[in-house]
Amino acid sequence: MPELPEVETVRTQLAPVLTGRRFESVEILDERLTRPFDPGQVAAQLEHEHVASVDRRGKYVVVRFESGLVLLVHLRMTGSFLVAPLGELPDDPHRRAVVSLDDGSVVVYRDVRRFGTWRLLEEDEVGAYLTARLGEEPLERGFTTQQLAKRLVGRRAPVKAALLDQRVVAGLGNIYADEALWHARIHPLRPAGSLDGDEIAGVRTGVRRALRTGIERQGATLSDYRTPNGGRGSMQDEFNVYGRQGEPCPRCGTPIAKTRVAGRGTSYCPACQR
DNA sequence: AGGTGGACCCGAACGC
DNA sequence: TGCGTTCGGGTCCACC
Repeated sequence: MPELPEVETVRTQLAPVLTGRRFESVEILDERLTRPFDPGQVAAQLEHEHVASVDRRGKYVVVRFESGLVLLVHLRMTGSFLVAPLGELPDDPHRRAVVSLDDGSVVVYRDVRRFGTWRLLEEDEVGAYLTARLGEEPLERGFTTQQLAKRLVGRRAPVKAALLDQRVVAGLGNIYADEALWHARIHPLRPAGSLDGDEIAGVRTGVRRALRTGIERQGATLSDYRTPNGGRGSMQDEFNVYGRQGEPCPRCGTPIAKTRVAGRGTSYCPACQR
């Protein structure tokens, strides 16, 4: 499941391939990808566009074109980009879009579960679209303890649920939320509004630490996920709690517990995280 | 208004 | 073996 570190890895690998290039032809093979907009129309709008930059905001890949058009790609659960090798593309039932560039290279988008989305916006719509959905970027200066405290105050939902709310902090998913709370030694079921200043500072630090480690490792590779360059991340080898139920906590040796928070599988150390 | 749970998908894992 | 069932996960939306 691509979260911020996985999306950042995609951005890093895609940027040098796309930046400065022109989209020569675009095929969209799944009408869900651009819903409710017509895939043929979106593909036609993308053709001949010059890529100005490839950015990231939260879990969105943001492709900006010279014309001012902006393509927001959300990979959801199983979306992935692949810089295709030269020659014929192999059969792939999960291929959802193909972009051919003016230098002859080809970028393929695939998505097994078809949750991912491509949303094409005008320049002046992007800010509002993203701020309606996303809070602070956790690795930037604006993500302060004070700012996070403001977002959590009065909330009775479990702190884990709050961290998964993209308007509280942008880019965390199930894996990094669990890892961040483990770093902070906070129980995932603690009501978000019950955390004191020190605890919120700890959550902030834990979030940043988990995400930075994830980016360094080029994200986690679960099942057959691949980065655009065909590589795999190694963050899965660094998990402290996620997917490790029954195994010893790396900090205290207590077996990692698993429960359900806000409908999601949640791993934590029952001894360190009170 | 904030919180919760279902829908959307489909492959993998599981149960019989 | 083969089949049916359950699970999971990000976001949106309906409902409480």
